[in-house]
Amino acid sequence: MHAFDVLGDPVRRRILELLAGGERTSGAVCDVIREEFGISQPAVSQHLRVLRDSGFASVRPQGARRLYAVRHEPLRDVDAWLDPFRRFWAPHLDALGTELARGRRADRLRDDGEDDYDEGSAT
Amino acid sequence: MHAFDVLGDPVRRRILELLAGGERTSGAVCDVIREEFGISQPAVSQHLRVLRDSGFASVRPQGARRLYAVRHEPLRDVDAWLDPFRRFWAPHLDALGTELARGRRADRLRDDGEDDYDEGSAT
DNA sequence: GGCTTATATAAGCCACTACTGATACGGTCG
DNA sequence: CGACCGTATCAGTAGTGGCTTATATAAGCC
Repeated sequence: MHAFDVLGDPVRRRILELLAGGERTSGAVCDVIREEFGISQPAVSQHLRVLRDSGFASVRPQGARRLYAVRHEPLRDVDAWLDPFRRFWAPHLDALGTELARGRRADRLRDDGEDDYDEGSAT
Repeated sequence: MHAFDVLGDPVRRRILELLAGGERTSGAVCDVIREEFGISQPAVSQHLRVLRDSGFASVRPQGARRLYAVRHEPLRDVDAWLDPFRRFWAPHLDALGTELARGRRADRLRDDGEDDYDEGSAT
């Protein structure tokens, strides 16, 4: 399942948000999700499985419980996919921070018009 | 349709990548997509419609053709959603660029409220 | 050991989404 | 005007994903 498909589900996004706050047990996640979305425990468990399988979450047993945590790699992939678009809304940032982190790829960018990008060569 | 659902489809992601290179006509997009994915013209048109409806693309008629272009707002929403996770892989950046941008953005919002995307303050 | 808790899996159902072929509709050109 | 291009829409269909209920497995506790 592609990263964007995984994030396509609101329950999974919410779970990731929860995990962003730190490790949580399956049960703890389940409580919140059941409350907010009104779905069953197996449903949550299935979402956790998807997150595991797609690399968005890691698990660590603690007695009978399972501690889930965020894994950043797939999220970074998503972030990377956004990169070519980011210049549309943050040209100055491009020159400042993001640019720094990713290596400059945007020499050809003009920053005198955010709306005005280069006409694709028609080939 | 939620932004992440829109991006969940590989064809739509590809179309956005194409449009990131500059405006293209429906036909031009169609040619590439048909070649790469082997789907029909109506299928591409339907994807373009989804992109339109969800705000990811804008259209501009030019004679009998339709010129499509990327609209950045929904992509920025996605970017914003990623923010709380970004610290996992770019802590220094957080302090340097992204954080700065968020701060400034929030600042501008407070200042002249030009934007209306979810600031995340709701929790 | 036997009951309870914590979590995962299995099977079946339903809704949704993306596709195709057919068709409509406006613009262009001879 | 009429034929044709470029694009969008419609109707129908197949596949997929997420949900539920029922059940399995493992750990904790008396």
